[in-house]
Amino acid sequence: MTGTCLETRLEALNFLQQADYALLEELLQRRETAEPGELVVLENQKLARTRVIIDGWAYRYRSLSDGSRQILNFLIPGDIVGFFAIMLARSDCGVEALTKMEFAHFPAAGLVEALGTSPNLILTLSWIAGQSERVLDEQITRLGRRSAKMRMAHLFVELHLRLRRSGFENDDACVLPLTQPVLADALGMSSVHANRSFRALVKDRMVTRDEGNIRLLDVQGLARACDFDRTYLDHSTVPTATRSAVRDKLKNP
Amino acid sequence: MTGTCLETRLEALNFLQQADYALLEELLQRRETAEPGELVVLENQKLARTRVIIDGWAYRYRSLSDGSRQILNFLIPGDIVGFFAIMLARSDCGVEALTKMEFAHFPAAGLVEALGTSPNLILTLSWIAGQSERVLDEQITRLGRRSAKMRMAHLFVELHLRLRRSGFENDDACVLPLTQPVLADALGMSSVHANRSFRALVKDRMVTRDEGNIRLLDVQGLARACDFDRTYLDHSTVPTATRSAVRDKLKNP
DNA sequence: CGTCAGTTTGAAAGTCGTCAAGGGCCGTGG
DNA sequence: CCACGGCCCTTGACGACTTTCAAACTGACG
Repeated sequence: MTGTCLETRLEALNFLQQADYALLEELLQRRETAEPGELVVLENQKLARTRVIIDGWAYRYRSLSDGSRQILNFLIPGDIVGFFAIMLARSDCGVEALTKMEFAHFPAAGLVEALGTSPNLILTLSWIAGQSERVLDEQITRLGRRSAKMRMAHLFVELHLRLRRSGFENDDACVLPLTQPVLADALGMSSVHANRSFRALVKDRMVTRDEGNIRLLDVQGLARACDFDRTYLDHSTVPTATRSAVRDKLKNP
Repeated sequence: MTGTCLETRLEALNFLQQADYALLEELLQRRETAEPGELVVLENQKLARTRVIIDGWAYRYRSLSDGSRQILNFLIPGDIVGFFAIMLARSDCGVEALTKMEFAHFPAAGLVEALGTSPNLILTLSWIAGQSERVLDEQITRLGRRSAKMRMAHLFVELHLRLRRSGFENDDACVLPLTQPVLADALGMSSVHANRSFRALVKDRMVTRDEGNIRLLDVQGLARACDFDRTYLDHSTVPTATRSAVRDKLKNP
């Protein structure tokens, strides 16, 4: 029962064997926690390791020289941070905890080891990494081609669906621990304008504030309002070509 | 002498052995070409394979339901497209050739095979994949936190440095086969505004038009104008932890 | 009870998109 | 050879969207 959310995602793929899960569990043994606002990874930090979010929210961000910053993406339970970090000498973006959180971490050696032991596991983790690249693609599209209000609605729907993908039930997947300044930094707008956009969504009865969180009241409506196309989040099967290549490989190692 | 640009990048890492390069060469044997404007990968295409750009430019893009589109990033010689594609059932972004181009491609089986044969190679290719994720991060930052003129200057500098990283000499790295509508779709602005921003840079004697291409006249000046921080493009060493993990692994397989 | 971070709103200013129109270049077809 | 269409480049005017500045309100916390 380690990293339940990550397992939830992996099980949806229906690709791993029992042994792979055992290996994964071993990789995820070393745990750490962080408090809200804590910097989990510093910008320009030397140390390179991979982390898996067990519980809580964080975000990756990059600071600019003028003092502003851009939030690149949000990290929720089941997400992997810095899967490639083992090959990069230093991180050039920071990770900050948004809530109290728990995460697992393992050093480069663990991954290199796993590379030989379980190609399956590596393939699957890179599947997860591929999913998060899609999320980056969509963040680019949001910032480049949508109005402020639609950007916000779109982000809300994405987070809701990602939470459900990680195993959160409908209602839990409607509570987002985000403040308006954080939304502003993620959506590329001023915090004043984030407020105006948010107010507009409140007026439409799509969302509401709830004890310092944002609660989604009408996900369907939000999705309609921003013309949400969820295909970029739906990747729950492995192409048969890959599946058979792996099967052949396992037979004749 | 296959995929020279990719090799140029890999050699900078100083990590691969002779055998790895041989395996890479084998992977890159199957070649294909494309004409300007040709769709190399269709959106929602089923087929999943990995491609390596040998020569020419392309871009990844996503279409929106309102008919507009967002260019996610540009692909230049030495770049890898869809490294994770083998684990995703379908592509949800398209790839269009910008110039005449040549690329290598290999199916899932090739990668799965290589996974067992040369962990080194896989690590290194994922290093490349990590580099392109940084480029996505920076695209997000450009779109979210920079003005139109600075976005354009910043993209120009990035492309220049990436070209040099792929082995292009100073002068060749200053010619970009981009039209203003393409720039507009990449930088999240209207093509009218792309023109105005471009004109402003021309007036500053930073760039000029040259036979349908854009020529950079003063890369230093562009970098200064947009406060370019190149650390996100500089990752030419492997952390010692990873290096020693791999060495140990090779000793005791 | 004061501080601090987040929220909210108005007004003024700036950036950027849309609409409209004209110019140049090039390949196709008459 | 020339006319035509298509694509890109260019510019002005107007309006929409967004930022900035300023000010006030709220709730959590020490």
